[in-house]
Amino acid sequence: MTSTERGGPDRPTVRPTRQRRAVAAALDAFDDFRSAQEIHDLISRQGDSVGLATVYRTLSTLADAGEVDMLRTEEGEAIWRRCSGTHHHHLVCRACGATVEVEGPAVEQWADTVAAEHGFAAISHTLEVFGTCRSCSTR
Amino acid sequence: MTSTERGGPDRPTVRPTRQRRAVAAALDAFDDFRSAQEIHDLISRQGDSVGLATVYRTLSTLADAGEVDMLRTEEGEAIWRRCSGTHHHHLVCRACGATVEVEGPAVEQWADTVAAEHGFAAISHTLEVFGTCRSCSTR
DNA sequence: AGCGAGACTGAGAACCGTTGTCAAACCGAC
DNA sequence: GTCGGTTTGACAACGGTTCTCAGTCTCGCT
Ligand SMILES: [Zn+2]
Ligand SMILES: [Zn+2]
Ligand SMILES: [Zn+2]
Ligand SMILES: [Zn+2]
Repeated sequence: MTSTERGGPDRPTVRPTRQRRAVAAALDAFDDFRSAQEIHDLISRQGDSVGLATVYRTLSTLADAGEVDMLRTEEGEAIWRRCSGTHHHHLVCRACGATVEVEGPAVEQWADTVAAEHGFAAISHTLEVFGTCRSCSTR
Repeated sequence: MTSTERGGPDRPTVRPTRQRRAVAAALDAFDDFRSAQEIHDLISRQGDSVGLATVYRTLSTLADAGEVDMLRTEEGEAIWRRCSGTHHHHLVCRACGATVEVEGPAVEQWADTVAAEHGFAAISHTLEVFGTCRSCSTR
């Protein structure tokens, strides 16, 4: 037995490295969804140096842990954002990217109901709302 | 004036070619969402020969015309399906891909309301529900 | 402090879905 | 049949993402 963990399954340890801190800080600096490339650029501009592959690896890990949300642009590019841990959806400005987390109990129920009506089980869903935010509309 | 169309703006003509018919037929043969590659493969298997680039071009045209829906897999790959012309969403089986078109007036309204509350205009939204269909659940 | 096992990283290649290029083929109107 | 514009296909190019793997770093242990 080489692991120092007792009991439970052999989950690999996750170490707090300079690179992971840099990615976390970049995520905190942004308020909206950003591509891995943009996050990588911000880190570089601040003098730090983190490989792009490491940015991807870190984002994936964080997404798996539920600490960031990942979604896809219309063009298929992955974009990430630090989000709250509870289930929510997004209201995103097409022009400036401003993002608001929103909840929709009615939608959650609708999804469950319509799925059950058709005999579907183990339901999950994706829902994003796009629009033009106030300041972008009046500009 | 070289166009035979009278009046209106000079929209380019769209010709019914063998290739476009083949893509349309392949779409009809499928009941669920498929990638361009899969559609191309089906056409090939049936003896027809249509370039992959042409499949992409045709699918894009059909999508612009609202005759097919395009959405993205979790991995970012584009998949297409011939769908009804009215606004709807999808209930998709994770295991077999079986797809049901569903409507959700309550959801449409929720999206408009929550967007208005936050001052967003020109709203659009994406919503897909994933699950395991009856026959896949009992298998 | 020194060590060892294993986690982590970076540079670049590889991957893969998608789009661009452009000469040849095609279609339809005349 | 002729002519201009449309469409096509083979292939290159592109862009985001993942893989590779040798070198580096962490951390528990002594
Ligand atoms: Zn979120
Ligand atoms: Zn939800
Ligand atoms: Zn549809
Ligand atoms: Zn809708």
